[in-house]
Amino acid sequence: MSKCEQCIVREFSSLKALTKDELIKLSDCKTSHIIKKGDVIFEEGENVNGIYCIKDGICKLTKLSANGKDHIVKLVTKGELLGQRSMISDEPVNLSAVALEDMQVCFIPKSEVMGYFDKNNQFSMNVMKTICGDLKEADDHMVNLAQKTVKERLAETLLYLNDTFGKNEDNSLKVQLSRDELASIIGTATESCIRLLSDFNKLGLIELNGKKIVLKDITALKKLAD
Amino acid sequence: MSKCEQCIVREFSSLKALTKDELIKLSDCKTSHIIKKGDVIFEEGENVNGIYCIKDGICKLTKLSANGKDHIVKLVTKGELLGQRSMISDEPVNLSAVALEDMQVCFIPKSEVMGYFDKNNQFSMNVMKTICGDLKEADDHMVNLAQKTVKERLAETLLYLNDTFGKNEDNSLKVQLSRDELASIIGTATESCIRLLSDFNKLGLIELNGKKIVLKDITALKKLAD
DNA sequence: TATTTAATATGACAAATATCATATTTTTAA
DNA sequence: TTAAAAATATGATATTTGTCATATTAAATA
Repeated sequence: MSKCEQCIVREFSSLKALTKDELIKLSDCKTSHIIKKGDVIFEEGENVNGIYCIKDGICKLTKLSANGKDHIVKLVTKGELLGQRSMISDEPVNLSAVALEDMQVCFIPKSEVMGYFDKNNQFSMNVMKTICGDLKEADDHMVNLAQKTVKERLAETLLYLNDTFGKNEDNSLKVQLSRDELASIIGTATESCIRLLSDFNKLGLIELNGKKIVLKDITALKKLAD
Repeated sequence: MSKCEQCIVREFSSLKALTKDELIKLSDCKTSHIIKKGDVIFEEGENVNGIYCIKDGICKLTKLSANGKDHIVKLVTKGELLGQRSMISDEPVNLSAVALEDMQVCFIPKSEVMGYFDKNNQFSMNVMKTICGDLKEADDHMVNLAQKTVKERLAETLLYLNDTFGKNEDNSLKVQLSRDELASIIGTATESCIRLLSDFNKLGLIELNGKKIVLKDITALKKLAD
C-alpha cells in the first residue's frame, strides 16, 4: 500500500498540516481505490463515514433537483478532499460524487480525521479555510445563476474549465463533458446548450470536434461572460 | 455596557461554547451598536476586522452582480454571527450587510475571536458546523435558481419567510421586504415579481395589503413550490 | 399640508429559453 | 461487424421572462 508520507497530492489539501507521525498512522488506516469513469463514489443521502482524498482524476458533485434533473454543483480534482462538510455536520452527504474520468482516491475514516481536529490546530484551520472558500464560490455561483443569461454562463463556464483544468496538446479542454453535463452546470436545457455551442462555433469563438471543445477567442469569450 | 454572560442571544450562536472567563473578557472588548433600518453594517470588499453578533433585528446579505443589480444571498437574524467567513479566510467580506429593520449588534474584534479558535475546540467546531450549514444551504439555493421557474421560487421564498421569521398578529409576514428586494432574492425582474404576486393574490394564495403579505393557502403554495 | 419622490401595478411587446419533433452522428454492446 | 441505443444537432413552436412605457398609490420631506 502506498505511503501518505510520500504522496505529493497531500501537499495540496488540508492534510499538508499533518505531522510525520500522523502521516504514518494515516497510511495504516486509509484505503486506496481505483474508480472508473462514470462510477459513483457516493450518492446524495448516503452516510459516508470519512473523507476521500483525490489522488488523481476529476469528478462532478451533483444534486438532484425537485424536477428530477441533476445539477452539477462543483467539479473536484486531485489534491482536494470530498465529504468534509458531511463529516463535520455529522449528516448524510448532500451531493453525489461521480467520476468524470478514471480516478485514484484514498478513503480516510472519520475516527482518524476527527482526531486531527482535536490535536492539530493547523489542520482545523486549513479545513475551515477550504470550506470558507467553497462558500464564497457558492455565493458567486448563486449570483451568476440568478442574474446572468445562459449565454453569459456558458461563456464563463468554458473559461472556467480552461483556467481550472487546462487543455490537451490539441488545445481542447482537458475535462470532457457531455452536452448534457455542460447544460447541468450552467443550468439550462441540453438543447439550449447545444444550440449556443453551435452559435459560438459559427462565430469563431470555439471549435467543436465531437466532444472536444477548443477555445479559439478567449478575449471575445471573456467579453461575452461579462 | 451590557454583559455577554447575561446575553441570551449568545446561546444561539457558536459563542455558546465560551467559558465564563472567556465571556467576561469578551464583555470588555466587544462594542455594542444600534443600527437603523436601511443602514449598512459592512460593504462588499471592506475589511471587517472581526465578527458581528446580532442581538436583535434582521439584515440582508447582498452581492453586486456584473450587471449592477444586487442579489440577496441570505437573510440573517438574531443569534447569528456575521463576517466569520471573511475573518477565517483573512479576506475582505464578499457580501454587504444591510439592516432590514432596526438592529442591535455587537462587534467582537478579530484578535479576540482568533484566540478562541486556538484554545476552545468546541467553539471551532461550532463555527465549522455553522459554515457547513451555510454551504449546504447555498448548494440547495443554487440548484433552485438553476432549475426552478420564477413562480416556483417565489412560492418557495414566501414559505421560507413564513417558516423562518414568522408572522405578525395580523398574520402578515414579519419580514417586510420591498418587491424589489423580494425579486432580488428569487432572482428575477421587479416587474415579474410584482406580476406574480398579483397572480397569487387573484388565485387566493396570498393577500396583499401594501407591503404586507398574508399567506392564505399554504398547502397550495407548497404544491406550487414543488 | 402640499409637493416631490419612490414604490407598486399593469399593459404591450420583445427577447430568451424550453419543449417537442425529428434527423444525424457516435457509441455501446450483442 | 452489425444492430440498438445514446448523444448531438437543428427546426418549429410555445412558454417564460424581461423591458419599456405609463398609471396609480404610498411615502418622504420641504
